[in-house]
Amino acid sequence: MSPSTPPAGRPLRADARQNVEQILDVAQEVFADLGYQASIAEVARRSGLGMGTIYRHFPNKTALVEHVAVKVMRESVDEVRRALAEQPATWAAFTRVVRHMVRLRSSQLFPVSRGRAKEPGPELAEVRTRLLTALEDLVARTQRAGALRQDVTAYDIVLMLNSIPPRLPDPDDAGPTVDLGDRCVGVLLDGLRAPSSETLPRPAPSRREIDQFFRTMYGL
Amino acid sequence: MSPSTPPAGRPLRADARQNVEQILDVAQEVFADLGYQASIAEVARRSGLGMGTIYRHFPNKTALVEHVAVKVMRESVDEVRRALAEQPATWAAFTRVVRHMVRLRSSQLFPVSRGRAKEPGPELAEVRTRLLTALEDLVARTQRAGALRQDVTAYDIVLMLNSIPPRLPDPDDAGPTVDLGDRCVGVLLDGLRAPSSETLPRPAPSRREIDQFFRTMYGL
Amino acid sequence: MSPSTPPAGRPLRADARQNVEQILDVAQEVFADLGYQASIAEVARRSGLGMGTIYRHFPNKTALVEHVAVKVMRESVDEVRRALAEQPATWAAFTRVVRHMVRLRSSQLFPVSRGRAKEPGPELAEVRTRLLTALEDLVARTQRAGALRQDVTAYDIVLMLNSIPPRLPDPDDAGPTVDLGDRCVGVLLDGLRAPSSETLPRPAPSRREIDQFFRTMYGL
Amino acid sequence: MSPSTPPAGRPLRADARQNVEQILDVAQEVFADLGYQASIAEVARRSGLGMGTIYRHFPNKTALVEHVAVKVMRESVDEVRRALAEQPATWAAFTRVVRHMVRLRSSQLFPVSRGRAKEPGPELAEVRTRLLTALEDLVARTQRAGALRQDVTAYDIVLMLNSIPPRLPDPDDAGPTVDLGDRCVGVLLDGLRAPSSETLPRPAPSRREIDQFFRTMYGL
DNA sequence: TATGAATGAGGTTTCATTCAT
DNA sequence: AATGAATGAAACCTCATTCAT
Repeated sequence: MSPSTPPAGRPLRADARQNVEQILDVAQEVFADLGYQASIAEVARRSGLGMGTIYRHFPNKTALVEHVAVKVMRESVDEVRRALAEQPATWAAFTRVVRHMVRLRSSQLFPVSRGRAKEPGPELAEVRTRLLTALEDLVARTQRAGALRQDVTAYDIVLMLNSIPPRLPDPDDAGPTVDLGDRCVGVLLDGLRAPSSETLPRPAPSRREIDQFFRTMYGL
Repeated sequence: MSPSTPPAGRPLRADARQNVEQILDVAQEVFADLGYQASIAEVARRSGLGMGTIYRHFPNKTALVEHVAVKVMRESVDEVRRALAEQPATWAAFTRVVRHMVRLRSSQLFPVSRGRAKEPGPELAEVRTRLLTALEDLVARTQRAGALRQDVTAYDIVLMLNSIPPRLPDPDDAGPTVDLGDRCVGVLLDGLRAPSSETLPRPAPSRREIDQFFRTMYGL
Repeated sequence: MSPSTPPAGRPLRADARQNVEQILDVAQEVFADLGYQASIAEVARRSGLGMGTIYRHFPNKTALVEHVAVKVMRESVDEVRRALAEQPATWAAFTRVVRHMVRLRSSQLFPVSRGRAKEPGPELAEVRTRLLTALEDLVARTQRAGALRQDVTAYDIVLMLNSIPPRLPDPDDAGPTVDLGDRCVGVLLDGLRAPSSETLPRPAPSRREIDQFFRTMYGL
Repeated sequence: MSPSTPPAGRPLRADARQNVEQILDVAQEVFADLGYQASIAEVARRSGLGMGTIYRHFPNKTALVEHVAVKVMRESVDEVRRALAEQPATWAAFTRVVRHMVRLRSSQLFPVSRGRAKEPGPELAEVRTRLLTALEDLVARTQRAGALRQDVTAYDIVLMLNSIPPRLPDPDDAGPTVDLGDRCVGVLLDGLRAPSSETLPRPAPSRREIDQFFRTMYGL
């Protein structure tokens, strides 16, 4: 009953696996363009597949959305991990990771929904945990190096990064897209850099609140 | 067909005007609770009015949404205007206005939609202009006072404020809500305070890009 | 959440109430003709109403089916009650009631479905109880009069009557229908008349088994 | 287009014939469990075969259903034939056959559908004829022996037997099933035994009406 | 030949909008 | 002028049937 199990049972036939990949890619694009309320039919149309094919691989729309989200988050996790492995614990390194994450999310914007959602499936909960853990590492060592203000946590960072406006489609519909988030990131980074002067109110968000945030803002 | 003409023609009767007010209030609350996809029927139910009454005053759902947006923005404009009139041009004054605006928007969060929207109606365009103008004043004089970094514009500020996570409904559904945005604001403010160290990329957003942002993020 | 509440809340407008009646009548006819798997669209078509109207009054198809079933059963209950009030406790009276009930059900045949159904709604459970109770009275007094074999219960009767083949639509589609059940009833009645010679196996069905029967045979 | 030709053309290879047998067995079980609306995919799953294999042997679902029906009826015919060959023309013999047929049908219950069906295929028509003929023999000789009431025909018997409630799946889903039909059969047999007292109305059903009955009740 | 992935028509359900009361 | 019932297009989802592997 878990809404997130397309690669269940035996391995898929080669062409079927390809279809799953394509469905996820197209769905990501469609949701980015039209939002979560885009119809499955639209995903089918753009991918050149029948709707039935999508439903064969994802039991319902929610599952598809979740899988797209998982996919996007996985890329972020990889990014942070890589940075942790390769970079020294400097401000520059922190900056680079943050910018990269934002760029990732920006161009792969996923659905914005609102409206009561169920508990997220286990896979989603898991990548989210992995992302938070990786960020905790990053935050901890950058703080240890004295470059990042002491009163923020990885949970704050996740929240802020997910609030950066995504890259917008060009009004003329085709052509390159407009990234209004870059400047926000700059300001945010300056705000995050030690030393700080504003005192941050209330305790840093809890995991429960992070989950609540995603559930409310993205329906995930 | 213009989607923004409820108080058109002659002035409304007293009770009719009251209805309009109430519809807007309830709609704001409903959209905040359930998001843009909340049904008109829900607005009717909560306001104790018939759906027909809502449609008498607003030609369609989009118009209703727009008017809620206008209402919320008007309150922001008033706030900024008041600050400009009463406060000296200090960092503290700037801070106070920003926090107030965020709190306004936070508790009156309006719909998040995505998906191609039409050109916004003239009223919406107009408050938006008024808000931007008021903020330009605020920004200019705070910068003149040397308290705000020089490389941001009112357009940047609007964008950043609209990217602060809104107050979330409590997971236990009733009771007080959770405000995760307060801490973000703190960081942002530190980032906005002069002197700055990050260099902001690309030119500040244009009015056209701001419109594009609202159209994409809120369908407005 | 109970799937059987169309007359909920305040009383309906006159025309709406009429529509509800008509929907039930038409649905009964449609299900009799085409079976439970008939589409709601078909009910809408035959009643000249939009599908939305049906869904306004019945939250889902199951609820509609249940209400048709309740309606049919109610008529049976009334019939038995009337007989109990007016008739003496003779074999002839018993016979008359049985024949009448069969004729009722025959011409108002309701859906035949199979397939796991949920617990029936409270209204359905209630008429069923009322029907069984009424039949218990009838059976008891006919047995006391020595006319009905002693080893059957009202539950046996319900089962048998509901197994009588319903009146069939004429193959030529229009014209009068064919009632193959009449003769079955004759034989059954002879079998029910005291004295008996076959010994009936196993205990009479329990209420639980009766419910199971309806759930399995009619999805109710 | 004839919907009943799986063993058409040359004789099947040994393994193919095995597949056909297995499909029929599984389908019978599935239809008994889930009703006619069970999906072909379910039959495929339970039989461990691909859906394509089923469609190779049966042109469509209707054909599969028909073949299951033919299979069940064939067993009934055999049963009656055996009884005719081995048993004397007594009431006890008649009783035994009837009970056996009911038990057969009960445990091998086939689909209950409703809804316009096409003319049954030739094979189905043929077993039905054979069953009716066999029953005619049985009825005739039991009547000649004076044990069975004179005013019923084999067609009546078929109808009555098919109106006995089938064995129901246990509500607790697994475990033994509940047979509510046994007691009905007892009553019916008493009703069929000579001498009778009820006068049966209308002429006994015609072959055409029997066919109509099956078409309507089982879609066959 | 057997498999199970793909298809798409059709069914259920929702909801913005219209309109009779 | 207000009400809320009716409408019907469009969304989600299922499954009989086809077809590439």
